[in-house]
Amino acid sequence: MEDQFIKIASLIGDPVRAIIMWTLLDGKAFTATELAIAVSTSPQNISMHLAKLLDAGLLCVEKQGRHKYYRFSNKEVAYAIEAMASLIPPETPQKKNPEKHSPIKNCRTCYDHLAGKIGVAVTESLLKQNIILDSDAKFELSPEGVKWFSDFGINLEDLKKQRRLFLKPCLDWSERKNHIAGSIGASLLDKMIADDWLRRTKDSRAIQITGKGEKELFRYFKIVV
Amino acid sequence: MEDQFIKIASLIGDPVRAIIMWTLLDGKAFTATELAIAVSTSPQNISMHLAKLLDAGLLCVEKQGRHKYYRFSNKEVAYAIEAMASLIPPETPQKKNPEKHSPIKNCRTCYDHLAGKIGVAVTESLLKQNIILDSDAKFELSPEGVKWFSDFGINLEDLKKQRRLFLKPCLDWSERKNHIAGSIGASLLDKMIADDWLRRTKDSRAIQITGKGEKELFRYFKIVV
DNA sequence: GTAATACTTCAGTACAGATTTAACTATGAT
DNA sequence: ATCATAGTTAAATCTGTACTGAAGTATTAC
Repeated sequence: MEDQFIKIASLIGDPVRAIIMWTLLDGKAFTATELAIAVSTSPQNISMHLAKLLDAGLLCVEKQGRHKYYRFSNKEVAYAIEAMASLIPPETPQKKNPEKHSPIKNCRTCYDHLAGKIGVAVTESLLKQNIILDSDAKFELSPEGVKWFSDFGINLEDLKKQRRLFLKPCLDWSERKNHIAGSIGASLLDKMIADDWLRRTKDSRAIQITGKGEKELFRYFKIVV
Repeated sequence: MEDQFIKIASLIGDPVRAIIMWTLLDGKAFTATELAIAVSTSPQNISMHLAKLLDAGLLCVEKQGRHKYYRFSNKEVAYAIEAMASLIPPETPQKKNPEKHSPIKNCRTCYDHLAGKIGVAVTESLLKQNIILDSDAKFELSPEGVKWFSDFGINLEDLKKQRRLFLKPCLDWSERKNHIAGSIGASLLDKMIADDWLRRTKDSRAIQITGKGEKELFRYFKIVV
């Protein structure tokens, strides 16, 4: 079993493959070429690395014409990468450009639920409005919360049918605060994109907030972007 | 930030260091020499590797005379390693000796709470006896449960004072089933060791079940060892 | 049809970083 | 005081594996 673990660890341990995993963290699928650019290496090289990750079952691939789209093969992979990222020392000894933080930090998707600054802020607001309750480090939905989500246009009954966790906290490593994950977190993100509050950018590492989103985020959550 | 992630990933990605982390998974502290033996490499080499892990903050060390005891510096490290271990493909295409499974598989400590076959079985029994309740993929303690734990000799009030999570499920990768983690899980393990149901073995990768433990595990949980 | 794009395969090379050899310090045992 | 054990440090060597270059297939565009 040890050797199996070594195999996984050294797979992720290579610099090129580490960046591949890091890049795939937002849950979107990338083509081989896109990944080659993200990692700044040659197509041959990325091909070799992707083959290894594929072989180990960490990634899966979907062929579309002459393109191949790579993504994590399951949630566990994303969680493992997040867990490793959480080990990055919290120091942050004041970068040169303290305010030139990339949009990623503002609003990234943590696999498929809402994360980053916005995710944390939304969660805090939901807590403050007693829509969700924080009981002993786990989240619960309040009776008012049920009504709120229905008003917001999210059907909780549909969500409950999904096998995945309904409502769970998730420690976001870039903010070091809890935000909601699970199907509710994912559906919030979906709804915000559907209503054009947020847009995925082309290269998809980050999420942009639209003008409408800016207003609505303040209206619903008192978040100032 | 990427470079920080690469650093962590390639630290864990080296075969020797991967086994070190794997070995430390049971939460016990090991000396440098013990680790050198576990990894089967030279003292000089293990010293170099431990220095790197220490420098990155993944491990911490406690000096006792001429010995140095190494352990994970925090829970996050253990969780990250567990998360990586969960990526080991589940295949298990029928080993040669199907029943010669090592004691580790029977009963290992998952950082410091009870895991492995016994941990899962205990959890199932607690659920069946309605001592803990499984509500929407999170565990809750029932009123009867409060009494049960007090009868069992575990003071829940003391546990609640600890900052760490009181009761939470934890997917054990070797069994692929939920078992209880958090302070209750840890205290169950402590109690069982204190009452000599279980004993840590010398090299501590596994836990042995005593004769007494065998009887009591059946009496309390209907577990046949 | 031809050209261009997306990706793969294979053999040869290079190099970072692990390991070894050797000499060192510090604590504990007799 | 002497020896053994636990661990460290430094320079020399060795090696696995990533990378390069060259040549291939498959799909789309024109």
